[in-house]
Amino acid sequence: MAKTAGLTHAESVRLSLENDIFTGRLPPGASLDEEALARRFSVSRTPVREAMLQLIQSGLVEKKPRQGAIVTQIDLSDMIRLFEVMSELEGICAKFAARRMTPQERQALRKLHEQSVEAYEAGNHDKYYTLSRRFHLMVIEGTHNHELIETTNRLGIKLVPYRRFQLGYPGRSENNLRDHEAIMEAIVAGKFEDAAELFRKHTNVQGDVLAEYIAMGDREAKAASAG
Amino acid sequence: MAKTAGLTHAESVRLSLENDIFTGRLPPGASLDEEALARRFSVSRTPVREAMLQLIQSGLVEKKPRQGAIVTQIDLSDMIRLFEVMSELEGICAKFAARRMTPQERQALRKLHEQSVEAYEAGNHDKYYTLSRRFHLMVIEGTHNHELIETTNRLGIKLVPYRRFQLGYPGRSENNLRDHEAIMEAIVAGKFEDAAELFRKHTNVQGDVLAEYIAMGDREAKAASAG
DNA sequence: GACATGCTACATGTATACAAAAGGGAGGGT
DNA sequence: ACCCTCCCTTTTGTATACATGTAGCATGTC
Repeated sequence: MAKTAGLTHAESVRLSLENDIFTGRLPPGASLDEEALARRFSVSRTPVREAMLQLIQSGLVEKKPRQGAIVTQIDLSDMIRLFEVMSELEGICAKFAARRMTPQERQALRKLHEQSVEAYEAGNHDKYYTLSRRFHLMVIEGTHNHELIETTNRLGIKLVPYRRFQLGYPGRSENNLRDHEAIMEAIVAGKFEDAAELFRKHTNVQGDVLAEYIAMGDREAKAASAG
Repeated sequence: MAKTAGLTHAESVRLSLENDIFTGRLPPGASLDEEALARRFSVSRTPVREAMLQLIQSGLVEKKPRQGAIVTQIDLSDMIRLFEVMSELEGICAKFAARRMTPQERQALRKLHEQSVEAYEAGNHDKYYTLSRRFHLMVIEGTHNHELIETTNRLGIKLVPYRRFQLGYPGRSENNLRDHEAIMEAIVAGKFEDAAELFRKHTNVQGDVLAEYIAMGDREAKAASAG
């Protein structure tokens, strides 16, 4: 909640809201009232409005015609489509990363992977999760293509509010780790075609896991509204 | 220039500016002053500001720290990177389109292509260009994946201000037409792998043409600043 | 003459007040 | 009893006035 390190009010409001959405403090579907937010942050509607506009453009928030805005809800078919694109994009990223990463970057990727193995073996799930995410980011940035990085991340942030539900799926971590290992080796070795295909499939599976979760939620929602 | 068909001022300002940028009336590098724009559209700074924010997020406009904003300039390396991503994305689009287009959509794609052949043979370059662009859009939308469509188009609009320079390159249209023909046949036949590869290469070549143009401009700019 | 310091002017960001459109409810009419 | 209309309320968008910080310039001092 603490902010203002040379940021404008609009920026700090946006960052704060983004954070609330990412952490689930503002869950999908939560409504956002301009005035309420203005009060909460002790600013006027102007910077709140500006922040909301940006959140809307980023896709994290949707504007409902006459009832304020709400945190974007992703249903099953949206989720499937999102991962359809995401897996292709990350595949492409892996391809370029395998071609372009500097030797230092390749080494760093290996190191990062080794750290996640350690975290996994130590049973430190939170740390493992964090490192695993960072692995993806490192590959994305390894493309050395700003447009690709931005495009991929823009999609990625839409998924953040949902990612935490990936945790705790039994057996996921093992498979995840194996995937990363293979991807890392392919990238380090410069086998760009392998890297692309491995990463694409890897992200696809991740998507399936999340889709399963969402499908579960959808069923529950349907049951609730039917009851 | 006149609008307001139920649009807010912010929206019509944004649309107007977008249009000016697309058509080259506001060329890359042109500076945009909030107050001047407010006067031009007879509105206050507030909606102009809102419009600018959106243009900045879309990447069409860049904010220069203390000298207003300018229409984004794309240099050679940016252009290369943009097309690197664009060709991959359009390749993916072709893949999904080849799998998912309805029979009606496939037929429409063939028809569209035939129309561009006609326009080409009639020597109607403007029409040919328009139809050729529409061909791309039809493939993109044929994916039936909103996220992919949006992602691809978001990149695409950054290129719009530059596309008109593709015109008038001798021999481009023939090759272009041949490419489209092959892509169309692959998509209609559902040969998704072929479609993907053909479209990817096609867009890559388009990028090379544009990159050549930009490189030319860069050289001139360098010569001018050196002289 | 050069550097530092303060002033000016502008760009940027913010607050507040105002206007307009849209929905819902209440009251009246059929 | 039901519907229609009008008004009121709430939300959204806009204008305007104000605050703030920075850059460039000028002025003064060393």
